[in-house]
Amino acid sequence: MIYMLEDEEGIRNFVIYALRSSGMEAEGFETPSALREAMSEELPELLLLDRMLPEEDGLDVLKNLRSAPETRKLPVIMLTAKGTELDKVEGLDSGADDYIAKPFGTMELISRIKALLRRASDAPAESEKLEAGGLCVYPSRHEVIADGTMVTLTLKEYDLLLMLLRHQGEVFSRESLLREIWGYDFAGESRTVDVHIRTLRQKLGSCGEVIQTIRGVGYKAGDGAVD
Amino acid sequence: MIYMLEDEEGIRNFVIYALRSSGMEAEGFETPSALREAMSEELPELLLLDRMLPEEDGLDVLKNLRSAPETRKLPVIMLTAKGTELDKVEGLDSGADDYIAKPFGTMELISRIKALLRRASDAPAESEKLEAGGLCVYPSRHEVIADGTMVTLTLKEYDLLLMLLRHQGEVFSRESLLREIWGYDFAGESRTVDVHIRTLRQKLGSCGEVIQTIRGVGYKAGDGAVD
DNA sequence: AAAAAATACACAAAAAATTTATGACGCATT
DNA sequence: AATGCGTCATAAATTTTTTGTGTATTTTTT
Repeated sequence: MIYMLEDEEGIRNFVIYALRSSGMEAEGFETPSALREAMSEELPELLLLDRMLPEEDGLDVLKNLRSAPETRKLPVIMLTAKGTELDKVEGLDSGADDYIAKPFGTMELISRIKALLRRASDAPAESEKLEAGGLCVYPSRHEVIADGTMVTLTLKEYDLLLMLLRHQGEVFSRESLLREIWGYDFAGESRTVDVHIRTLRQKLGSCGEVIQTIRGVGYKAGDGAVD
Repeated sequence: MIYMLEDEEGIRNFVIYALRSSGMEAEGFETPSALREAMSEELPELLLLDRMLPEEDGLDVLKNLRSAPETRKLPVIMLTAKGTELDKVEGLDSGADDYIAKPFGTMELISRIKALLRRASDAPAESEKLEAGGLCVYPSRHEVIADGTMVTLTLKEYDLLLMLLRHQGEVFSRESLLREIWGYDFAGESRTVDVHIRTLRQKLGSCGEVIQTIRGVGYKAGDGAVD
């Protein structure tokens, strides 16, 4: 179970929905007191904590948690507004286990949550490797091999490919890709996705075919025919 | 197995995680009594000991250890707050085998632990030698040869190079480099890394190309081809 | 069923935004 | 005084987004 303390309803709903879609149990709270009440009932495995809250600073909430024995070890990810402390690497002194800058995409959120849960449970880091068609992606190296040759992708191209490959066969609408990768408050056109898909296919050469267009719906990646 | 006695939760988690990531078994303890209890079960190969503890001084803990026959020779690294010159002397005098000033980076921590374990087990110093491109780094000599000529690097430059070369092909974000090399509570800008990368590349001359910039992600070192 | 209209997508190139490299400065240490 | 280090402002490089157009595909109309 994952708890989230965030005063903005939009973001809260977005995150809770994203987490549940990823198969996690999640519950959101608007105020520190609501969170505290819930925590007295059931402790979450991980807490997402907004740094800026109207009444009480997120750091204070965190401090309180750290001073109570039952929540001392609770994994906490702090959500901070971009620009504020983003450039600064906050010390671990403040007690958060990780930080995410707003606005974040689902992809980043999920991967950080998983990373922290993994860390907390003392499991070894998985060195992922994704394959499809003649494609091979090494996340830790940020490298993509297409038909034996290495191709250089920009960040968005890379993220798109990763997203599609991690869910092979699944179709993603442009909107959901925007939310996953660009973040919840991206204001641009959905055609932006098209453009990146195009450059991505181009760079992948013949392997670009693993990315299929589902007309009227979106895109998906897959080795072979499914339907 | 490595034990650590440290009252601050954040630092303890950070260290334990770092050690386990490096393939060592590690366990952290918050209080001297918790440590003692564990030590009565199993003796560690090495102990990381915080100098400043709320209840009992780290030095006293150490003295006790040294006075007991089964822990007399236990390798101990003392963790001391930065700046206090006295700690250095006292720490070594009182029987610590090494000391590390807080805040330390993962790199320094690991290398000192390994050094001490090596010393304690009386094994010969491993003469590591890292190569990539026309580059050659001899950690034991703290020497770097680029294209046949020796170059003099400053500490940060050297650490950066070592870090990257020890994990060739792997991408490091600026944040993780700061944590590894600068220490866990470095509060500066992540751009600082850029600057050192620049001077490093400069000094390496044509070999500087082994350090690649992964736009939007970080840096990595590598010859090129993967496998 | 064929033609026309409407969509949806691909492609290209310019414009905007972001990220990184560079040069210079100040501070601290030696 | 010299060196190492961190920060800043600015320049350079590259990515990202927008925009315009053409083409394929689907839907609607006849």
